[in-house]
Amino acid sequence: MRLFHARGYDAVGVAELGAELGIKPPSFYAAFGSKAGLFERTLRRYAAGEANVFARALAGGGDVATVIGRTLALAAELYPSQEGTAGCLVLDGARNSADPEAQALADAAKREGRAAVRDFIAAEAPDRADALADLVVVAMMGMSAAARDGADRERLGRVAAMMDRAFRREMSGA
Amino acid sequence: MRLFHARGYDAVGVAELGAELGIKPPSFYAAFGSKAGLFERTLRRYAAGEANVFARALAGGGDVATVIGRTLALAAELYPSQEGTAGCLVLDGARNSADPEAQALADAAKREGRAAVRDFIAAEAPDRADALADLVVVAMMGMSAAARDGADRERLGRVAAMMDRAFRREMSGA
DNA sequence: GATTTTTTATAGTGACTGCTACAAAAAAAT
DNA sequence: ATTTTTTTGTAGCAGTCACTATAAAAAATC
Repeated sequence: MRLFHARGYDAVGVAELGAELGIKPPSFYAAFGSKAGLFERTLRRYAAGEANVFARALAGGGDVATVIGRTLALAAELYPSQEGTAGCLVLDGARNSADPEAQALADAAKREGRAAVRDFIAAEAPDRADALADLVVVAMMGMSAAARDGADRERLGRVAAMMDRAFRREMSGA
Repeated sequence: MRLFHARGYDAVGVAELGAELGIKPPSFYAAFGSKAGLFERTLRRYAAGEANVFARALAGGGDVATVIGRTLALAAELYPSQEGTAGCLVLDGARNSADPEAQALADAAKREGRAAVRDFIAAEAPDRADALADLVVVAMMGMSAAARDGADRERLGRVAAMMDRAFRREMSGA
């Protein structure tokens, strides 16, 4: 997970993954079936853990604006580089990958995440849920990309706060 | 340019680039020196043309908020997929690349673009130029990523309008 | 028209890619 | 303790990567 997250799907080889896991290629394929098979498991583990900032924000309770604001703040905390990994594995792990399978897996995970946000927003703003979800997703993708380009916690936190205010404004009025 | 833009730096081979240009490898290397050499020229040409949405918005005149709003609107028009290319070549062309040279070239182009936006904003809001530039850059990166994931002009346009309102709000007050 | 210079195509460099055949070693079952 | 099954390491599969040595063709010069 650390390797995929740090360098992206294509840039990490099976030999290196095996070396990190302490196994040789045949054991790797016996365990995971393929490189994409490990990536699928990696994405699942990633989305089931603390990296799922929306799920964590949701657990804190509150109305839609509160949860979304918390989601953005958590992303700003999580995304900056830590031990080489930066940004969101789901959003950027298979970006520019030449492997259609890896792209499809990441795409499915992204759709799942966006659907969760959209459905949650729909409870309070059913007719604007799609547009508001797009705002959140674009903000998260932008923050993930910025983190991968070196943005630190301070800068991302400021952006997250501005995005939070933007969301509240769009949510409440206009 | 089209190939790099559509699939990213690493996913395009020199052989394919040569085939598209109608030349064979030796001529390719005589002309560009290396794959990264062509990428550098590609980035320059890209940033010098209509893809530089900030330069185009700037040419239209107006105050900071007007120009930034126009920049975002132009990005929403340009980024959706056209003949396989989507998003911004500078922002996403070398994302997850394993080639340090390609990364450095794209990084330099990104820094240049951000500096132009930052300096322009600084004329009206010198003490908040960095934070506001981050907001714009994150919005652009997010829109580019969303476009690469299939977002169309309508969805990106809505996001651009919301980002524009967010920028005006942050610019003018509080 | 002969010679020199430039450009190009053929072919292949070593190093990598994801993945696997085979056989040796370890574990489990009889 | 012997046999069977599972797991593992060695080695290498065909393919692709960016890149280049060599030699033939084309262009330019004299």
